[in-house]
Amino acid sequence: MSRATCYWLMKVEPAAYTIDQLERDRTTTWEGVRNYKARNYLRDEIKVGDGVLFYASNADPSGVVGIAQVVRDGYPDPYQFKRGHKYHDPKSTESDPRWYAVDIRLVEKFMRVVSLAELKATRALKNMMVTQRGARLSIQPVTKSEFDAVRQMGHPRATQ
DNA sequence: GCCAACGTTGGC
DNA sequence: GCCAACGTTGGC
Repeated sequence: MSRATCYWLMKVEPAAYTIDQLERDRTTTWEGVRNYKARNYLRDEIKVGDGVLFYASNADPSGVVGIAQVVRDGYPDPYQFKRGHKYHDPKSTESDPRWYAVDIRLVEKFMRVVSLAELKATRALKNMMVTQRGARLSIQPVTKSEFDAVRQMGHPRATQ
């Protein structure tokens, strides 16, 4: 039996990847995460079926732009072994990989950006990690109620 | 193991 | 572009 669905927020800068690209790709590998806390989530906690808030950081405005779903559990990030690649890590070995990735699939692109300012102004989201000062972690756990609230904010017409 | 220096993130 | 926050590195 699998555990209950968990929810996550994953950040990416538009210069690196966008939800429009995910729309075209349908599925993508969430690779290049080089932070140990985020790595632990990828390796140990993020599972197939989990919900993902796709967050565009360093954007105008920054915010959640859609929903994705995990379609492959954590596995060693292939780029850590690619010499010359910007994600190459010479200290990582195939037998003891340091970095992990998951695969995600687009579920829906929001009709509008749910901006960080809006998230911060929403009382129900006052404890959400991304609204806290200095929350730089690129993968963050999200509660179901936070996930549902943000999803509704992205689809104002659909919930009328 | 401490901690200063340095690098990165990311909002503004 | 600035800079606060935070993570990592490396000398000791």
